[in-house]
Amino acid sequence: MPSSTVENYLKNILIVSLETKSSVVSMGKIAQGLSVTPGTATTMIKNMAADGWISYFPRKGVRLTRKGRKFAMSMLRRHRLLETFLVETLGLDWSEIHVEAEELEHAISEKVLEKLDEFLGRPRTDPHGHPIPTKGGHIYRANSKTLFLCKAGMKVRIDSIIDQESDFLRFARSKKLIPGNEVTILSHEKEADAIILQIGSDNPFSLGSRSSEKILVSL
Amino acid sequence: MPSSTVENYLKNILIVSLETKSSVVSMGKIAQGLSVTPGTATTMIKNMAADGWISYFPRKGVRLTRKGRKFAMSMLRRHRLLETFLVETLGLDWSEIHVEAEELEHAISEKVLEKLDEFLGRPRTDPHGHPIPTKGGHIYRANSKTLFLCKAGMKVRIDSIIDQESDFLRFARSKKLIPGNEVTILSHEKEADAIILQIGSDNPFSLGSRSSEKILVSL
DNA sequence: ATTCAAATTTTGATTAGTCAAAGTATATGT
DNA sequence: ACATATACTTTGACTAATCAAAATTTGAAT
Ligand SMILES: [Mn+2]
Ligand SMILES: [Mn+2]
Ligand SMILES: [Mn+2]
Ligand SMILES: [Mn+2]
Repeated sequence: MPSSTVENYLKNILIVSLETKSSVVSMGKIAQGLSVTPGTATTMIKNMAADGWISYFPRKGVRLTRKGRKFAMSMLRRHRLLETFLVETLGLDWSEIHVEAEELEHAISEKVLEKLDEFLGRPRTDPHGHPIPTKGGHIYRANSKTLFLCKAGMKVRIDSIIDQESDFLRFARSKKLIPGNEVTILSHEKEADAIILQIGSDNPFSLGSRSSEKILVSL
Repeated sequence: MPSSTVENYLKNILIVSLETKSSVVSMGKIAQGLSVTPGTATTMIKNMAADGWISYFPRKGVRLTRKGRKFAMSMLRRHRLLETFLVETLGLDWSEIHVEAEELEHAISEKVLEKLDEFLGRPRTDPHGHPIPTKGGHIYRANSKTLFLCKAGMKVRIDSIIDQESDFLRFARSKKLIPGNEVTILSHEKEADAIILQIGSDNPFSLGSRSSEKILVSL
């Protein structure tokens, strides 16, 4: 069994490769994602390659092996089921659950996880709108686009929030930028680096590119 | 914040000092309880003393400081609330929860624990009958005696099961040796090293000293 | 008082994970 | 083709936790 450090590396590599839609993940992304120095990442990666979790292509990056991908999927499943539990059952706010799940994911066994999944009624997405991998390691891939790509006049549905920062999540909630809600794009001037949007009959408001790239939508 | 290793040492020292009713715990007990070599225990203990968790009396033993006792109580609280959750909410068997809680106790935050306590309705004992310390660090101390000390003819109520071994817990359940149940001692011959007892109108059965010392009763 | 066994401590070594800083490779621009 | 900035790797050092084996202390028994 991998240490919780290895578990974090695996999950992070999987998330980056899902986000970027490329199976090879660079050392820089890994070091950044895990908040370690590049040298630390290189060392860890070499050990993980020796243990068969990943293929290591020096100076190119890293790819999950089948075994690595399977395990990483199970970590993602744990993380997202735990987040769902923390919100649905215990009533925590969606801005505080990420850090909690980041620890609990290493301590919960498959046995307990299965009971939890059953208790929660086999949810398919977590509170941020992210798909929860199945026990078999499958993940549903929505073809969402970032909100920043939407043109004026479009009406779209929010799929998920990428950013896990508490501050951004609290802001998003206050503006009703929540998975499931419908958004109308009132204007989008490329040069202004901002879009103006409206939810229901609420007051319209604007979002810069940085923020609007953190929100995935479809339709 | 202490590492999870230190958390385990603190909790173990507290449990032993509650069980033996003596505030000083020997090195041997610590090493044994944590399944490490005596040398390892000595090294850890010296570091923990330097950090103010315990007072270390070389070749005598160790006593929790106020800070150490407070923290150890919070660990015991976490452990027992988690065990309760695993049985009450998720429906695991009482023979499998100890190992699970042993990991989860290090990953759950005070914030989540408080929500969990509320969700469970502030239980006062865990599934093995052990008292759950309050948030303030108080613990209810039953004046239970071990079942082996009971004389023939006595009728007592089971308070708790000390042993956390799966095999023993499954056996105990199968014999209805469960906290709350009433037991009648049919005979107790000291020399035979066994007592014969009966629960309700079930078939009587016998228990040796080893087993009957694992069960605490009162009344 | 002497001896001995048990408990405890000390010593030297190992592993996982980390950083800082120095060294190396590579893509890009001229 | 050359220079250089950027990304990456290597090296040397450190900490926490552990073990095996040797050394020490202590309480009891003779
Ligand atoms: Mn994590
Ligand atoms: Mn999430
Ligand atoms: Mn533990
Ligand atoms: Mn218990």
